[in-house]
Amino acid sequence: MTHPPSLAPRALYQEVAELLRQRIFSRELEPGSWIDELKLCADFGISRTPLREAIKVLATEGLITMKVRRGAYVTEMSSRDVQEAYGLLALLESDAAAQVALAADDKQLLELQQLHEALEALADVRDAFFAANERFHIRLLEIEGNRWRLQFVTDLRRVMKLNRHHSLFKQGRVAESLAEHRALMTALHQRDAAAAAACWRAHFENGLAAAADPGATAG
Amino acid sequence: MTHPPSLAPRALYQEVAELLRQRIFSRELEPGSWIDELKLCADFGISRTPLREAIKVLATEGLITMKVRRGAYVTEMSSRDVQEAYGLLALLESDAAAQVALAADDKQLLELQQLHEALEALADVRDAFFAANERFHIRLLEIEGNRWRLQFVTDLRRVMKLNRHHSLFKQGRVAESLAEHRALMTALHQRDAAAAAACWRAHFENGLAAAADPGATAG
DNA sequence: ATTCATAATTATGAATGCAGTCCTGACTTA
DNA sequence: TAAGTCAGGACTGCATTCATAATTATGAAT
Repeated sequence: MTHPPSLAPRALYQEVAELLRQRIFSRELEPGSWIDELKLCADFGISRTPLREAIKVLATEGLITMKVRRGAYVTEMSSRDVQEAYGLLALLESDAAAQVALAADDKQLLELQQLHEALEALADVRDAFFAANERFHIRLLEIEGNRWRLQFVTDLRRVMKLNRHHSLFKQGRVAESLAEHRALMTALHQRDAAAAAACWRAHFENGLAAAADPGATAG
Repeated sequence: MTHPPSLAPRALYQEVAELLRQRIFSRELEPGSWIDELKLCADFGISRTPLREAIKVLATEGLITMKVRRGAYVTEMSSRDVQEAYGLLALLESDAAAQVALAADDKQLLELQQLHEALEALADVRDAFFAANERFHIRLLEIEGNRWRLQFVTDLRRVMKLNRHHSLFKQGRVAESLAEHRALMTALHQRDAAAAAACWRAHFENGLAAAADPGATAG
Protein backbone atom coordinates (compact mmCIF):
# COMPACT_ATOMS: atom_id res chain seq x y z
CA MET A 1 0.00 0.00 0.00
CA THR A 2 2.89 2.35 -0.51
CA HIS A 3 2.31 5.00 -3.08
CA PRO A 4 4.48 7.75 -4.55
CA PRO A 5 4.44 10.89 -2.44
CA SER A 6 2.32 12.96 -4.79
CA LEU A 7 1.94 16.66 -4.21
CA ALA A 8 -1.71 16.26 -3.32
CA PRO A 9 -1.64 13.10 -1.23
CA ARG A 10 -5.00 11.44 -1.18
CA ALA A 11 -6.34 9.80 1.91
CA LEU A 12 -6.15 6.05 2.07
CA TYR A 13 -9.89 5.63 1.88
CA GLN A 14 -9.86 7.53 -1.40
CA GLU A 15 -7.16 5.32 -2.84
CA VAL A 16 -9.18 2.32 -1.77
CA ALA A 17 -12.32 3.83 -3.29
CA GLU A 18 -10.51 4.10 -6.61
CA LEU A 19 -9.26 0.51 -6.36
CA LEU A 20 -12.81 -0.61 -5.65
CA ARG A 21 -14.11 1.28 -8.66
CA GLN A 22 -11.51 -0.41 -10.83
CA ARG A 23 -12.51 -3.85 -9.58
CA ILE A 24 -16.13 -3.03 -10.27
CA PHE A 25 -15.53 -1.68 -13.77
CA SER A 26 -13.26 -4.60 -14.61
CA ARG A 27 -16.08 -6.94 -13.54
CA GLU A 28 -13.83 -8.55 -10.98
CA LEU A 29 -16.68 -7.49 -8.71
CA GLU A 30 -19.87 -8.12 -10.65
CA PRO A 31 -23.15 -6.23 -10.24
CA GLY A 32 -25.28 -7.95 -7.65
CA SER A 33 -22.36 -9.69 -6.02
CA TRP A 34 -21.61 -9.43 -2.32
CA ILE A 35 -18.56 -7.48 -1.27
CA ASP A 36 -16.33 -9.57 0.98
CA GLU A 37 -14.74 -7.04 3.30
CA LEU A 38 -12.20 -9.38 4.83
CA LYS A 39 -11.03 -10.68 1.48
CA LEU A 40 -10.60 -7.18 0.09
CA CYS A 41 -8.77 -6.10 3.24
CA ALA A 42 -6.37 -8.97 2.71
CA ASP A 43 -6.01 -8.12 -0.98
CA PHE A 44 -5.27 -4.49 -0.28
CA GLY A 45 -3.27 -5.15 2.86
CA ILE A 46 -5.33 -2.79 5.00
CA SER A 47 -7.76 -2.99 7.88
CA ARG A 48 -11.52 -2.84 7.63
CA THR A 49 -11.83 0.77 8.72
CA PRO A 50 -10.60 2.55 5.57
CA LEU A 51 -12.26 -0.09 3.40
CA ARG A 52 -15.61 0.49 5.03
CA GLU A 53 -15.17 4.23 4.61
CA ALA A 54 -14.48 3.73 0.92
CA ILE A 55 -17.54 1.50 0.62
CA LYS A 56 -19.70 4.25 2.05
CA VAL A 57 -18.33 6.71 -0.47
CA LEU A 58 -19.16 4.39 -3.34
CA ALA A 59 -22.57 3.78 -1.83
CA THR A 60 -23.20 7.53 -1.88
CA GLU A 61 -22.07 7.61 -5.50
CA GLY A 62 -24.45 4.80 -6.32
CA LEU A 63 -21.97 2.14 -7.36
CA ILE A 64 -22.58 0.13 -4.23
CA THR A 65 -25.81 -0.67 -2.43
CA MET A 66 -25.78 -1.32 1.29
CA LYS A 67 -28.17 -3.53 3.19
CA VAL A 68 -28.31 -3.11 6.94
CA ARG A 69 -26.60 -5.94 8.78
CA ARG A 70 -26.21 -7.76 5.47
CA GLY A 71 -23.26 -6.04 3.95
CA ALA A 72 -22.57 -4.24 0.71
CA TYR A 73 -23.38 -5.29 -2.84
CA VAL A 74 -22.34 -3.99 -6.23
CA THR A 75 -25.32 -2.08 -7.58
CA GLU A 76 -27.36 -3.70 -10.31
CA MET A 77 -28.62 -1.29 -12.93
CA SER A 78 -32.05 -2.06 -14.30
CA SER A 79 -32.60 -1.17 -17.93
CA ARG A 80 -34.79 1.63 -16.64
CA ASP A 81 -31.92 2.92 -14.50
CA VAL A 82 -29.72 2.92 -17.58
CA GLN A 83 -32.23 4.78 -19.67
CA GLU A 84 -32.78 7.37 -16.98
CA ALA A 85 -29.07 7.89 -16.49
CA TYR A 86 -28.58 8.19 -20.20
CA GLY A 87 -31.37 10.71 -20.48
CA LEU A 88 -29.76 12.86 -17.84
CA LEU A 89 -26.38 12.61 -19.53
CA ALA A 90 -28.00 13.84 -22.73
CA LEU A 91 -29.59 16.76 -20.91
CA LEU A 92 -26.49 17.76 -18.96
CA GLU A 93 -23.97 17.36 -21.74
CA SER A 94 -26.03 18.92 -24.51
CA ASP A 95 -26.66 21.96 -22.34
CA ALA A 96 -22.95 22.14 -21.63
CA ALA A 97 -22.26 22.06 -25.37
CA ALA A 98 -24.54 25.05 -25.82
CA GLN A 99 -22.74 26.96 -23.07
CA VAL A 100 -19.38 26.17 -24.61
CA ALA A 101 -20.57 27.40 -28.00
CA LEU A 102 -21.46 30.70 -26.37
CA ALA A 103 -18.64 31.24 -23.93
CA ALA A 104 -15.51 29.27 -24.79
CA ASP A 105 -12.54 31.22 -26.05
CA ASP A 106 -10.65 30.31 -29.22
CA LYS A 107 -7.90 28.57 -27.31
CA GLN A 108 -10.38 26.27 -25.66
CA LEU A 109 -12.07 25.50 -28.96
CA LEU A 110 -8.67 24.70 -30.40
CA GLU A 111 -8.03 22.28 -27.58
CA LEU A 112 -11.33 20.55 -28.26
CA GLN A 113 -10.47 20.47 -31.93
CA GLN A 114 -7.21 18.72 -31.12
CA LEU A 115 -8.93 16.21 -28.88
CA HIS A 116 -11.40 15.60 -31.67
CA GLU A 117 -8.63 15.00 -34.18
CA ALA A 118 -6.97 12.59 -31.79
CA LEU A 119 -10.29 10.77 -31.62
CA GLU A 120 -10.52 10.55 -35.39
CA ALA A 121 -7.05 9.10 -35.51
CA LEU A 122 -8.02 6.34 -33.08
CA ALA A 123 -11.16 5.27 -34.89
CA ASP A 124 -9.96 1.71 -35.32
CA VAL A 125 -8.37 1.14 -31.91
CA ARG A 126 -11.35 0.28 -29.76
CA ASP A 127 -10.07 0.82 -26.25
CA ALA A 128 -8.07 3.90 -27.12
CA PHE A 129 -11.03 5.30 -29.02
CA PHE A 130 -13.25 4.78 -26.03
CA ALA A 131 -10.78 6.54 -23.75
CA ALA A 132 -10.28 9.43 -26.17
CA ASN A 133 -14.03 9.79 -26.51
CA GLU A 134 -14.33 9.99 -22.74
CA ARG A 135 -11.61 12.63 -22.62
CA PHE A 136 -13.40 14.74 -25.20
CA HIS A 137 -16.71 14.59 -23.37
CA ILE A 138 -15.13 15.40 -20.02
CA ARG A 139 -12.96 18.20 -21.37
CA LEU A 140 -16.00 19.83 -22.88
CA LEU A 141 -17.55 19.90 -19.43
CA GLU A 142 -14.37 21.20 -17.83
CA ILE A 143 -14.29 24.04 -20.32
CA GLU A 144 -17.92 24.82 -19.64
CA GLY A 145 -16.85 25.11 -16.03
CA ASN A 146 -19.82 24.10 -13.90
CA ARG A 147 -18.31 21.95 -11.17
CA TRP A 148 -21.64 20.39 -10.16
CA ARG A 149 -22.37 19.34 -13.71
CA LEU A 150 -18.91 17.82 -14.03
CA GLN A 151 -19.44 15.92 -10.79
CA PHE A 152 -22.84 14.59 -11.78
CA VAL A 153 -21.75 13.57 -15.25
CA THR A 154 -18.74 11.80 -13.80
CA ASP A 155 -20.99 9.92 -11.39
CA LEU A 156 -23.46 9.06 -14.13
CA ARG A 157 -20.75 7.83 -16.47
CA ARG A 158 -19.49 5.64 -13.66
CA VAL A 159 -22.81 4.00 -12.95
CA MET A 160 -23.34 3.58 -16.67
CA LYS A 161 -20.23 1.47 -16.72
CA LEU A 162 -21.99 -1.01 -14.45
CA ASN A 163 -24.06 -2.02 -17.42
CA ARG A 164 -22.62 -4.15 -20.15
CA HIS A 165 -24.63 -2.26 -22.74
CA HIS A 166 -22.75 0.90 -22.01
CA SER A 167 -20.66 -0.38 -24.89
CA LEU A 168 -22.45 2.29 -26.84
CA PHE A 169 -19.54 3.08 -29.05
CA LYS A 170 -17.63 -0.11 -29.03
CA GLN A 171 -19.39 -1.74 -31.93
CA GLY A 172 -20.25 -0.33 -35.26
CA ARG A 173 -21.20 3.12 -34.14
CA VAL A 174 -17.70 4.54 -34.50
CA ALA A 175 -18.28 6.12 -37.90
CA GLU A 176 -21.63 7.62 -36.93
CA SER A 177 -20.24 8.77 -33.63
CA LEU A 178 -17.36 10.54 -35.32
CA ALA A 179 -19.74 12.24 -37.73
CA GLU A 180 -21.74 13.54 -34.79
CA HIS A 181 -18.58 14.77 -33.12
CA ARG A 182 -17.64 16.53 -36.33
CA ALA A 183 -21.05 18.20 -36.44
CA LEU A 184 -20.56 19.39 -32.87
CA MET A 185 -17.18 20.90 -33.69
CA THR A 186 -18.72 22.73 -36.61
CA ALA A 187 -21.49 24.13 -34.43
CA LEU A 188 -18.98 25.18 -31.79
CA HIS A 189 -16.78 26.96 -34.30
CA GLN A 190 -19.84 28.74 -35.64
CA ARG A 191 -20.81 29.69 -32.08
CA ASP A 192 -24.21 28.19 -32.74
CA ALA A 193 -25.43 27.18 -29.29
CA ALA A 194 -28.74 25.74 -30.43
CA ALA A 195 -27.08 23.61 -33.08
CA ALA A 196 -24.43 22.43 -30.65
CA ALA A 197 -27.04 21.37 -28.12
CA ALA A 198 -29.18 19.73 -30.80
CA CYS A 199 -26.48 17.65 -32.37
CA TRP A 200 -25.01 16.68 -29.02
CA ARG A 201 -28.44 15.55 -27.90
CA ALA A 202 -28.77 13.60 -31.13
CA HIS A 203 -25.39 12.04 -30.41
CA PHE A 204 -26.78 10.61 -27.19
CA GLU A 205 -30.11 9.58 -28.61
CA ASN A 206 -28.41 7.69 -31.43
CA GLY A 207 -26.16 6.01 -28.91
CA LEU A 208 -29.09 4.89 -26.83
CA ALA A 209 -30.91 3.61 -29.89
CA ALA A 210 -27.85 1.62 -30.88
CA ALA A 211 -27.59 0.15 -27.41
CA ALA A 212 -31.27 -0.73 -27.35
CA ASP A 213 -31.06 -2.43 -30.71
CA PRO A 214 -29.36 -5.82 -30.29
CA GLY A 215 -28.31 -5.90 -33.92
CA ALA A 216 -26.28 -2.75 -33.58
CA THR A 217 -24.13 -4.03 -30.76
CA ALA A 218 -23.81 -7.64 -31.77
CA GLY A 219 -20.59 -7.36 -33.61
CA MET B 1 -29.61 7.98 20.45
CA THR B 2 -32.82 5.95 20.72
CA HIS B 3 -35.10 6.11 17.75
CA PRO B 4 -38.42 4.50 16.88
CA PRO B 5 -38.01 0.99 15.50
CA SER B 6 -38.89 1.83 11.93
CA LEU B 7 -39.48 -0.94 9.42
CA ALA B 8 -36.43 0.07 7.45
CA PRO B 9 -33.90 0.71 10.21
CA ARG B 10 -31.20 3.01 9.03
CA ALA B 11 -27.61 2.43 9.96
CA LEU B 12 -26.17 4.61 12.67
CA TYR B 13 -23.88 6.43 10.29
CA GLN B 14 -26.91 7.47 8.26
CA GLU B 15 -28.70 8.78 11.32
CA VAL B 16 -25.57 10.69 12.22
CA ALA B 17 -25.30 12.02 8.67
CA GLU B 18 -28.80 13.43 8.99
CA LEU B 19 -27.99 14.99 12.37
CA LEU B 20 -24.91 16.57 10.85
CA ARG B 21 -26.93 17.97 7.96
CA GLN B 22 -29.36 19.50 10.45
CA ARG B 23 -26.54 21.14 12.40
CA ILE B 24 -25.12 22.52 9.19
CA PHE B 25 -28.44 23.86 7.90
CA SER B 26 -29.25 25.37 11.29
CA ARG B 27 -25.88 27.13 11.17
CA GLU B 28 -24.86 25.48 14.41
CA LEU B 29 -21.97 24.39 12.22
CA GLU B 30 -21.12 27.35 10.02
CA PRO B 31 -19.58 27.18 6.55
CA GLY B 32 -15.81 27.26 6.83
CA SER B 33 -15.80 26.08 10.42
CA TRP B 34 -13.80 23.10 11.58
CA ILE B 35 -15.69 19.99 12.57
CA ASP B 36 -14.68 18.87 16.04
CA GLU B 37 -15.03 15.09 15.92
CA LEU B 38 -14.59 14.51 19.62
CA LYS B 39 -17.11 17.15 20.59
CA LEU B 40 -19.71 15.79 18.18
CA CYS B 41 -19.06 12.26 19.38
CA ALA B 42 -19.74 13.45 22.91
CA ASP B 43 -22.86 15.33 21.77
CA PHE B 44 -24.25 12.33 19.94
CA GLY B 45 -23.02 9.80 22.48
CA ILE B 46 -21.25 7.68 19.90
CA SER B 47 -17.71 6.72 18.99
CA ARG B 48 -15.64 8.28 16.24
CA THR B 49 -16.12 5.42 13.77
CA PRO B 50 -19.73 6.05 12.70
CA LEU B 51 -19.20 9.80 12.89
CA ARG B 52 -16.25 9.62 10.53
CA GLU B 53 -18.27 7.44 8.16
CA ALA B 54 -21.04 10.03 8.17
CA ILE B 55 -18.51 12.79 7.52
CA LYS B 56 -17.29 10.97 4.45
CA VAL B 57 -20.83 10.64 3.16
CA LEU B 58 -21.40 14.37 3.53
CA ALA B 59 -18.04 15.03 1.93
CA THR B 60 -19.16 13.00 -1.10
CA GLU B 61 -22.38 15.02 -1.17
CA GLY B 62 -20.38 18.23 -1.07
CA LEU B 63 -21.59 19.61 2.25
CA ILE B 64 -18.26 18.92 3.91
CA THR B 65 -14.74 19.43 2.62
CA MET B 66 -11.94 17.25 3.91
CA LYS B 67 -8.31 18.19 4.20
CA VAL B 68 -5.81 15.40 4.63
CA ARG B 69 -4.49 15.22 8.17
CA ARG B 70 -6.26 18.45 8.95
CA GLY B 71 -9.81 17.33 9.50
CA ALA B 72 -13.16 18.19 8.02
CA TYR B 73 -14.71 21.60 7.40
CA VAL B 74 -18.17 22.74 6.47
CA THR B 75 -18.05 23.65 2.79
CA GLU B 76 -18.04 27.31 1.87
CA MET B 77 -20.01 28.14 -1.26
CA SER B 78 -18.58 30.87 -3.41
CA SER B 79 -21.08 33.03 -5.23
CA ARG B 80 -19.95 31.27 -8.38
CA ASP B 81 -20.72 27.90 -6.80
CA VAL B 82 -24.19 29.15 -5.95
CA GLN B 83 -24.81 30.44 -9.43
CA GLU B 84 -23.65 27.20 -10.99
CA ALA B 85 -25.76 25.10 -8.66
CA TYR B 86 -28.74 27.29 -9.36
CA GLY B 87 -28.21 27.02 -13.08
CA LEU B 88 -28.21 23.24 -12.87
CA LEU B 89 -31.33 23.25 -10.72
CA ALA B 90 -33.03 25.33 -13.40
CA LEU B 91 -31.93 22.90 -16.10
CA LEU B 92 -32.87 19.74 -14.23
CA GLU B 93 -36.16 20.92 -12.82
CA SER B 94 -37.43 22.66 -15.94
CA ASP B 95 -36.74 19.55 -17.99
CA ALA B 96 -38.58 17.52 -15.37
CA ALA B 97 -41.55 19.88 -15.68
CA ALA B 98 -41.63 19.23 -19.41
CA GLN B 99 -41.57 15.49 -18.86
CA VAL B 100 -44.38 15.70 -16.33
CA ALA B 101 -46.49 17.73 -18.77
CA LEU B 102 -46.07 14.94 -21.28
CA ALA B 103 -46.33 11.84 -19.16
CA ALA B 104 -48.06 12.42 -15.84
CA ASP B 105 -51.51 10.92 -15.39
CA ASP B 106 -54.49 12.92 -14.16
CA LYS B 107 -54.18 11.61 -10.64
CA GLN B 108 -50.62 12.85 -10.41
CA LEU B 109 -51.57 16.26 -11.77
CA LEU B 110 -54.33 16.41 -9.19
CA GLU B 111 -51.83 15.69 -6.47
CA LEU B 112 -49.62 18.52 -7.71
CA GLN B 113 -52.67 20.76 -7.88
CA GLN B 114 -53.41 20.00 -4.24
CA LEU B 115 -49.83 20.68 -3.22
CA HIS B 116 -50.02 23.93 -5.12
CA GLU B 117 -53.21 24.94 -3.34
CA ALA B 118 -51.61 24.14 -0.01
CA LEU B 119 -48.78 26.41 -1.01
CA GLU B 120 -51.17 29.23 -1.87
CA ALA B 121 -52.80 28.84 1.50
CA LEU B 122 -49.48 29.24 3.28
CA ALA B 123 -48.38 32.37 1.44
CA ASP B 124 -48.02 34.37 4.62
CA VAL B 125 -46.43 31.76 6.87
CA ARG B 126 -42.79 31.97 5.87
CA ASP B 127 -41.34 28.73 7.17
CA ALA B 128 -44.35 26.67 6.24
CA PHE B 129 -44.40 28.27 2.80
CA PHE B 130 -40.78 27.39 2.30
CA ALA B 131 -41.39 23.79 3.31
CA ALA B 132 -44.49 23.49 1.12
CA ASN B 133 -42.58 24.95 -1.81
CA GLU B 134 -39.86 22.37 -1.30
CA ARG B 135 -42.47 19.60 -1.21
CA PHE B 136 -43.98 20.78 -4.47
CA HIS B 137 -40.65 20.90 -6.25
CA ILE B 138 -39.60 17.49 -4.97
CA ARG B 139 -42.95 15.86 -5.68
CA LEU B 140 -42.76 17.09 -9.25
CA LEU B 141 -39.46 15.27 -9.60
CA GLU B 142 -40.79 12.14 -7.94
CA ILE B 143 -43.68 12.08 -10.40
CA GLU B 144 -41.30 12.54 -13.30
CA GLY B 145 -39.58 9.46 -11.96
CA ASN B 146 -35.90 9.79 -12.84
CA ARG B 147 -34.10 8.63 -9.74
CA TRP B 148 -30.79 10.21 -10.72
CA ARG B 149 -32.36 13.55 -11.30
CA LEU B 150 -34.09 13.37 -7.92
CA GLN B 151 -30.81 12.51 -6.28
CA PHE B 152 -28.90 15.34 -7.93
CA VAL B 153 -31.56 17.93 -7.24
CA THR B 154 -31.70 16.84 -3.62
CA ASP B 155 -27.95 17.21 -3.35
CA LEU B 156 -27.99 20.59 -5.07
CA ARG B 157 -30.77 21.89 -2.88
CA ARG B 158 -28.76 20.82 0.13
CA VAL B 159 -25.60 22.62 -0.88
CA MET B 160 -27.69 25.65 -1.79
CA LYS B 161 -28.81 25.77 1.81
CA LEU B 162 -25.21 26.39 2.80
CA ASN B 163 -25.57 29.87 1.40
CA ARG B 164 -27.54 32.47 3.26
CA HIS B 165 -28.83 33.81 -0.04
CA HIS B 166 -30.70 30.64 -0.66
CA SER B 167 -33.49 32.60 0.98
CA LEU B 168 -34.74 33.04 -2.53
CA PHE B 169 -38.34 32.91 -1.61
CA LYS B 170 -38.30 34.11 1.93
CA GLN B 171 -38.61 37.79 1.25
CA GLY B 172 -40.92 39.61 -1.07
CA ARG B 173 -40.92 37.06 -3.86
CA VAL B 174 -43.86 35.12 -2.51
CA ALA B 175 -46.46 36.69 -4.76
CA GLU B 176 -44.33 36.41 -7.88
CA SER B 177 -43.34 32.89 -6.97
CA LEU B 178 -46.96 31.86 -6.57
CA ALA B 179 -47.83 33.39 -9.92
CA GLU B 180 -45.09 31.36 -11.53
CA HIS B 181 -46.33 28.20 -9.83
CA ARG B 182 -49.81 28.98 -11.11
CA ALA B 183 -48.45 29.35 -14.63
CA LEU B 184 -46.75 26.00 -14.33
CA MET B 185 -49.94 24.29 -13.21
CA THR B 186 -51.75 25.78 -16.19
CA ALA B 187 -49.09 24.51 -18.57
CA LEU B 188 -49.20 21.06 -16.98
CA HIS B 189 -52.98 20.85 -17.25
CA GLN B 190 -52.73 21.88 -20.88
CA ARG B 191 -50.05 19.22 -21.40
CA ASP B 192 -47.85 21.91 -22.87
CA ALA B 193 -44.32 20.65 -22.26
CA ALA B 194 -42.55 23.61 -23.82
CA ALA B 195 -44.56 26.10 -21.81
CA ALA B 196 -44.04 24.11 -18.61
CA ALA B 197 -40.28 24.05 -19.12
CA ALA B 198 -40.18 27.71 -20.08
CA CYS B 199 -42.10 29.02 -17.12
CA TRP B 200 -40.33 26.75 -14.68
CA ARG B 201 -37.02 27.99 -16.03
CA ALA B 202 -38.27 31.54 -15.64
CA HIS B 203 -39.25 30.69 -12.08
CA PHE B 204 -35.62 29.91 -11.33
CA GLU B 205 -34.17 32.81 -13.24
CA ASN B 206 -36.41 35.22 -11.39
CA GLY B 207 -35.39 33.64 -8.11
CA LEU B 208 -31.74 34.04 -8.90
CA ALA B 209 -32.24 37.64 -9.96
CA ALA B 210 -34.02 38.35 -6.69
CA ALA B 211 -31.21 36.74 -4.72
CA ALA B 212 -28.57 38.67 -6.64
CA ASP B 213 -30.39 41.95 -6.05
CA PRO B 214 -29.81 43.02 -2.44
CA GLY B 215 -32.92 45.15 -2.44
CA ALA B 216 -35.15 42.20 -3.14
CA THR B 217 -34.06 40.23 -0.13
CA ALA B 218 -33.56 43.03 2.34
CA GLY B 219 -37.07 43.33 3.31
C1' DA C 1 12.12 41.63 22.01
C1' DT C 2 11.87 38.62 18.32
C1' DT C 3 12.85 34.47 16.19
C1' DC C 4 14.10 29.82 16.04
C1' DA C 5 14.31 25.20 18.00
C1' DT C 6 12.32 21.73 20.54
C1' DA C 7 9.13 19.53 23.64
C1' DA C 8 4.37 18.59 24.85
C1' DT C 9 -0.22 18.34 23.54
C1' DT C 10 -3.81 17.39 20.53
C1' DA C 11 -6.20 15.44 16.64
C1' DT C 12 -6.34 12.53 12.72
C1' DG C 13 -5.93 8.09 10.50
C1' DA C 14 -5.74 3.24 10.85
C1' DA C 15 -5.79 -1.28 13.34
C1' DT C 16 -7.79 -4.13 16.59
C1' DG C 17 -11.36 -5.87 19.66
C1' DC C 18 -15.99 -7.07 20.92
C1' DA C 19 -20.98 -7.75 20.93
C1' DG C 20 -25.13 -8.60 18.37
C1' DT C 21 -27.37 -10.43 14.36
C1' DC C 22 -27.90 -13.30 10.48
C1' DC C 23 -27.21 -17.48 8.05
C1' DT C 24 -26.30 -22.39 7.74
C1' DG C 25 -27.00 -26.84 8.69
C1' DA C 26 -27.76 -30.63 11.54
C1' DC C 27 -31.05 -32.76 14.40
C1' DT C 28 -35.66 -33.45 16.08
C1' DT C 29 -40.45 -34.31 15.51
C1' DA C 30 -44.70 -34.91 13.31
C1' DT D 1 -40.03 -37.16 4.20
C1' DA D 2 -40.89 -32.57 5.20
C1' DA D 3 -41.10 -28.95 8.34
C1' DG D 4 -39.41 -26.74 12.39
C1' DT D 5 -35.99 -25.64 15.88
C1' DC D 6 -31.81 -24.80 17.81
C1' DA D 7 -26.76 -24.64 18.01
C1' DG D 8 -22.65 -23.15 15.82
C1' DG D 9 -20.08 -20.19 12.98
C1' DA D 10 -19.56 -16.03 10.27
C1' DC D 11 -19.99 -11.32 9.46
C1' DT D 12 -21.46 -6.73 10.32
C1' DG D 13 -21.45 -2.59 13.07
C1' DC D 14 -19.60 0.04 16.56
C1' DA D 15 -16.14 0.95 20.23
C1' DT D 16 -11.58 1.16 21.65
C1' DT D 17 -6.74 1.38 21.17
C1' DC D 18 -2.55 2.62 18.86
C1' DA D 19 0.58 5.32 15.84
C1' DT D 20 1.81 9.36 13.65
C1' DA D 21 1.40 13.92 11.98
C1' DA D 22 0.31 18.72 13.13
C1' DT D 23 -0.14 22.34 16.25
C1' DT D 24 0.81 24.83 20.16
C1' DA D 25 3.57 26.12 23.90
C1' DT D 26 7.87 26.67 26.09
C1' DG D 27 12.51 28.03 26.33
C1' DA D 28 16.89 29.50 24.43
C1' DA D 29 19.65 32.27 21.49
C1' DT D 30 20.49 36.10 18.71
